[in-house]
Amino acid sequence: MSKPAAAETTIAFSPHDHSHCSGDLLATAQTLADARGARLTPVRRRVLEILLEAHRALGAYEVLERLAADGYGNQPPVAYRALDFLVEQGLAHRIDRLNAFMACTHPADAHNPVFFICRHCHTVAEAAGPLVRAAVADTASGIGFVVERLTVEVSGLCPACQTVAA
Amino acid sequence: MSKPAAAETTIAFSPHDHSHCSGDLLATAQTLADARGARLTPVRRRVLEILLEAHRALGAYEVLERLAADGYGNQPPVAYRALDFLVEQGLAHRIDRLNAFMACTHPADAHNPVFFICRHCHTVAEAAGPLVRAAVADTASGIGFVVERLTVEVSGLCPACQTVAA
DNA sequence: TATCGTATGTTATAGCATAACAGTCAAGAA
DNA sequence: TTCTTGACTGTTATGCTATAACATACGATA
Repeated sequence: MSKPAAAETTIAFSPHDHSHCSGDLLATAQTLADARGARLTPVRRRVLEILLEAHRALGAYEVLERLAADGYGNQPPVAYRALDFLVEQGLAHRIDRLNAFMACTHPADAHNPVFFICRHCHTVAEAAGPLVRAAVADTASGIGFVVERLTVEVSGLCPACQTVAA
Repeated sequence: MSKPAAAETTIAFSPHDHSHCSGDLLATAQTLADARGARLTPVRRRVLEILLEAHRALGAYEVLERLAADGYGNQPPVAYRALDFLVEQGLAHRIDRLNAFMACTHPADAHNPVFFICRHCHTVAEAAGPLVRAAVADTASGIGFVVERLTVEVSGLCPACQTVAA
């Protein structure tokens, strides 16, 4: 009854009901946080909303602007602390290539996702990529390296931008 | 007659004759640059030497300090321009996770290598990781994404540090 | 109510990166 | 030779990213 997994994990590159992104994921985030005894406070919740609304990767200072506009503190640590919390809880991800953050699109799953970054429209899609993790694990065990964190960031062109961009 | 590929690609985690790293790789770099009509000028060559000598990832400002000590310009663009050149030529890599740069250990090969970063000793090993690239290509083609660049950075513990570190 | 831990707010500063312009120099054209 | 051009290097100035350190607020609990 469900779509193929690949399509679900790359919802960002497909048309979809945007309001569901925010609403459902916010509710899921609250549930997850409660279950873990982590506190999804107003600032933290608002930062997650901001990321969900943006629907792309945002720099910490972009988040901060929006926070400040809502009456929260307007100094960098306010944004960074909330973002760090969300990343620790797996509710958001940091994209190293972009020095930016985005909401996680499937926070309930354990993951080290693969990010596909379109250089034309700047949309970032998150995919589960179990094959990639397995391949890394394989290479790592070959050299006796113990993997703790894994960053996989792919840049290129998303389907929609291939006809438009160079 | 040669060692297994895995061992060669992770020379950084094994004892080895350090002077060869610099000498051989500098010569290779010169050859490659000549063949491409790219100019390995004194500053650029010195930056590559600095990276080879450090044998770890260096921040641009660390490179700059050493350059300045040798009488080259001591403003950031001097270091960044040389580093950018080396990265473009495949003679060095940028490690996004660390905001740092390191010499490429096998510049003659085409690659989007996998980096293994030890959180304890900060050594960075570069591995070819063809399986990882294949897995990413597979995931990408499943969603119609055209891959242009690929960043794979793994952090954890290298063999030597597993007994020492937590 | 006193204390403690967690979270937020604020100040100040550190670290990373680049735009814009000026000067140098070698190679080829006039 | 002289001029022009293009690539490289040097310098100034600035902007973006991130965190240390300290102050304040507030709820939970002893």
